[in-house]
Amino acid sequence: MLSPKSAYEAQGGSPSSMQAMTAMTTGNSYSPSSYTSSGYSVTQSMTTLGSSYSTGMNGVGMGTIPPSHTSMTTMGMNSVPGSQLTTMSTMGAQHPGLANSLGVGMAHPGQSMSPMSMQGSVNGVNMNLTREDVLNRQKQYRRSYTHAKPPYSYIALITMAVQSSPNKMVTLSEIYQFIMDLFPFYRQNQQRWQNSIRHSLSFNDCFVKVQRTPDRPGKGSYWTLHPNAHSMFENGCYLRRQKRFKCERKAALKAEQKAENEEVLSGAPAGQQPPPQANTPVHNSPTPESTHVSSSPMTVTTQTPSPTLTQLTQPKPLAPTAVPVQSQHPQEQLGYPTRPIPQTSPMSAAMSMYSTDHIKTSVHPSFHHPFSINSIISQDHKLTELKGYDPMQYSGYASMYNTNPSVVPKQEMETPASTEPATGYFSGYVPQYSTTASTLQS
DNA sequence: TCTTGTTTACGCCTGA
DNA sequence: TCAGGCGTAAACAAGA
Repeated sequence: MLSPKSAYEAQGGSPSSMQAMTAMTTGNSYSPSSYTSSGYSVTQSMTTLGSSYSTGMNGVGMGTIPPSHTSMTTMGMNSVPGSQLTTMSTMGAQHPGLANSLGVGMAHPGQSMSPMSMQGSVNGVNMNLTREDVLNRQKQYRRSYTHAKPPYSYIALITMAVQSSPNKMVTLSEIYQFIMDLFPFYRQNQQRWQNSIRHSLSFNDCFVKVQRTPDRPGKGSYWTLHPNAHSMFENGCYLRRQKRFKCERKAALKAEQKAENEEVLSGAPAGQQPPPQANTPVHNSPTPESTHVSSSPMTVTTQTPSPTLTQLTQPKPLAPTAVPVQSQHPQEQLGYPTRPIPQTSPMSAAMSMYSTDHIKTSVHPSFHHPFSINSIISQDHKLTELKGYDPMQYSGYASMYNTNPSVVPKQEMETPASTEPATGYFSGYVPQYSTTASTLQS
């Protein structure tokens, strides 16, 4: 039986190709033996490198790829014990933001993602498959494309949901829906994981609750990411985090309040110990000023330091300095400046959402973790860079979903963008905000 | 009543 | 071995 975290799946590109893949994970042990593939008979091997990216693979996570073998769009999916495996391509997620932007098999409306659709013309490459080949692969497809647990933590899933939202904030129900759309695994046992989602939202400082506006009535609040929480997933890897995000101020206030409570209970003077200070995780850049979401929904007041816990966690009447920010980016609502980022397409916008390459990359500036969206999408390009392969010839799913040359490795993305309009399957998705996670790191 | 949100507790896993 | 991240369960409160 496979351990829940051991099975891993990758999706092959060219149906007729066999390939070996050396993938890396950070802190996740996907044993080679359980690292399987589906969709087609793709032979793979996987090397778990832990956090040491020192294999001379340029951080791409692609190892030996024999000539004539296609590139691969990788999306890790855990298995559940005794379960079969699945790939993203079967999930039929139609979330306009993330799902499509992932380029991992999200069927564009109207386009089938059956193996048949992978035949014939992938970026103009004629697969020349016989009917028998197609039928065999369809059988294999049906056998192996099932619903396995993704390797992403709930925090990661929530983060994805938030990031995929045009407004960068989502309701709880939207988070549920996003996850279920994207990962069929979560269409089962909803009570279990949804409880965990709620727990994650409340427990983790990286998620900030935003009150609704009167003009947007409904149940529940919106949730967004803490402005300093965008670097939780190092190297853009949405697997297990290296460090948990903690809001220092909030933690300090909690500690303070706890001390006060203890004081009340014990009668001893409190505050004899300094509140937790700023040497908490490196993710947390010092917050210049406190912020809190006003009770006047979608408004934020910025304040000078020393907020109380209540100020951080509870609504407050609109301060004179508060400005309505209803149409602003949530990060701006939280008092953090944002700046527009040149984006050439919705795809690149989505990519940049998931890119955490702005985070210090201890390995190489161009490093993309194989579990990062960038790596998932741009492995074809990486291959081209590394091996001199022709991406048009060895294109994987990533290239199937985007014909825009702006979908390029990060270092290219960060260059001033052209004004070329979005093309391909993503042209219908226009993020409301051009600000991305990377812009929030100041 | 159901959903949303908070909190606590516990166990497993992983890396230091 | 230990600390921390994570998943899960459960109890409870508040609001629609």
